[in-house]
Amino acid sequence: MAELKAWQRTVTCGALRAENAGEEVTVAGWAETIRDHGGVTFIDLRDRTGVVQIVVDLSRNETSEAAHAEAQKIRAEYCISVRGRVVQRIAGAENPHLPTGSIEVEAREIIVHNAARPLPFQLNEDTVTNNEEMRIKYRYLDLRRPAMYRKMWLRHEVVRRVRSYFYKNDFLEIETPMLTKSSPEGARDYLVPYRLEPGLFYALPQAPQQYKQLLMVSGIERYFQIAKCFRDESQRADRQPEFTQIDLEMSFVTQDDILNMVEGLMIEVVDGLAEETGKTILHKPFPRIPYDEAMARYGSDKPDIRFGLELTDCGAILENTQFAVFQNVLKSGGLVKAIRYPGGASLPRSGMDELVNLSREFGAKGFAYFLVDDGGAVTRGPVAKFLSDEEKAAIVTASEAQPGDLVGFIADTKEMTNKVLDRLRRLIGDRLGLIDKSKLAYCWITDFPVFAKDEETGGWTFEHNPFALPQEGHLEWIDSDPARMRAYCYDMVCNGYEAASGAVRIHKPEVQVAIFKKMGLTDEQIEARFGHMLDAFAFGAPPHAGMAPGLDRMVMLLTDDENIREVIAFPKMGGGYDPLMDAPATVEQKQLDELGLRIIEKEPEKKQVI
RNA sequence: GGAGGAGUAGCUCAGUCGGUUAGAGCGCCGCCCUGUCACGGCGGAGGUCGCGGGUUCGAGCCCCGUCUUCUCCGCCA
Repeated sequence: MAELKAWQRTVTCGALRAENAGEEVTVAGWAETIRDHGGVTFIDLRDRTGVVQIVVDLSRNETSEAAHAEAQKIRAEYCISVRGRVVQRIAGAENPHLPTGSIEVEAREIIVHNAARPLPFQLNEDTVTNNEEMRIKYRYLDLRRPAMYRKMWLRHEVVRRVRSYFYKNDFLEIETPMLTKSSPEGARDYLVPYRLEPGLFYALPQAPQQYKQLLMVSGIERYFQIAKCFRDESQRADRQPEFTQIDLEMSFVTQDDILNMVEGLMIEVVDGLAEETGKTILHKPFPRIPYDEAMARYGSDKPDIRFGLELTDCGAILENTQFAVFQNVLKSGGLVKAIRYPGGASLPRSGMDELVNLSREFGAKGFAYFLVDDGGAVTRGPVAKFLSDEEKAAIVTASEAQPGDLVGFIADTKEMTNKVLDRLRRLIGDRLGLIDKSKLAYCWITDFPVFAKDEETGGWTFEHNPFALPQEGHLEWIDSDPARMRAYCYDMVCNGYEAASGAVRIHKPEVQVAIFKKMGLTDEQIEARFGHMLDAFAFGAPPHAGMAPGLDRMVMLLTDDENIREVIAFPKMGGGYDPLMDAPATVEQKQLDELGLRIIEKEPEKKQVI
């Protein structure tokens, strides 16, 4: 340990400047590059604060023979310490690209703490072009890149500011269990077998939802937690099997109180880091858009409002249209909606065909369109001849289409029309460069429906979550018109991502039971799954509401990444595989025996005989 | 579960119409080099073209199957 102490660094690499010239220092870090000129050797030494140039020069400096010999051995990513003097670089040898570029450290002594094998990939290469499995398998190396360190630092800084905000606002930070109970709704659970009674299982929490509501019953009043959540569902670029939520809940508050509290949080954190991230918030206060309006204007409940290109519902205009395709869709309760493609009239034929093909790929039956001529009239495009002049003029006006624009139509079921136009809208916005990447366009989507039709069973399921409080008076419609019911339920959306989700909760047992029953649960099922919640509500549960912004996506937006794995220290790959730890993995037979588990081998897939 | 892209040297990639010994850059190894900072120069090693089968005189390239991976759809209270 004496040696370790003797070689302890006195200063960080990135901190050295011209005014440090003459100082005796010890620096420590990793050799980033080595440039050996025979007589003189330069080593770029990197620690987390930056890079400083080490000069090993036997003839001119105080470099010891031993140090010179040691320097010959050093290769990329060796971990070393260097003792020496900070000196001004000789004239003309300064490096203006380096903050420490005006000085260098003349090495008197060097110690190699640890050699490094040749690396599986080079750290100075662009991270995104590297094989991701390799990056994750050797994540400890990948994280040595300054760009990755910066992401970890930024994430830390977000968390620090989140905590500071909630402490300031009198929230209590409380942890909730990781070993809990499976709830059959929602996502697939990760299960943990219970040793003492084989056949019983814990589940890892999909969210601390029930616990935080119980904390409100406990009178905590203001709770938050940086909470790990687990969902065994298919992966996406913005999803991981385990992820982190900024979970909060408050008692005796209204929906507005929660929205304002979270909006304040986002503004404080994002604005506070604006200098670091280059990201600014586009709209303050965040626009509040009711769900129905969001679906009408954008075809999505998570619209990217960094750009316009809002959709136009042509139902009223085409009420008496002679065009059979549109007529039939409207008669059968579907939607005909239009989107303008600015300048789209000058697309090559192949570009227009592509829109048709994409629409089909997205699930629509087709993509009809017409082109707006220079004079504003509509004479070209496949549907131009099927629509009357009045209809075309009204659509041009309603969609605010300009001469030279293409106006496209999707006519399908309500769901399909919106889904396809949402994707086309984002595609066109991206292609035309309408998106300002430096902006974070937050908005609130409010007034979600309570129920959604379950396509599989034909029954009713919850649109958002089963604990959301129906709005005042809406419970009356639970039998007559459940689709009409709206909840005090809200999402925070940013740049087309769902950034947070929450609701005013039901705190009366009888209301909760009514909702569960509408979802088709029997008394027995309700008791078994949610008996503890209903019990708790029966002991003076306060009105309460909450929300849960996703931390990973938030950081991802701040670092300008399109992949959540970039901002997670040790992420998993698709399928939940972790190549670093090689998890999941088999366990000892003894462990299985203890748990009373027997593995049933997967049946081999039926091979096709040629 | 489905669709599409990718898989060639340690890494990033090229490889034409199916044709001789599969290439480049970086990295690695050796030698040289006193002011570089993507140092430079000379030389060298390094390949189960993901895997299995097929077509063919001949397959990195064509066909079938399969695995891995990325993106998307389904899924994600």
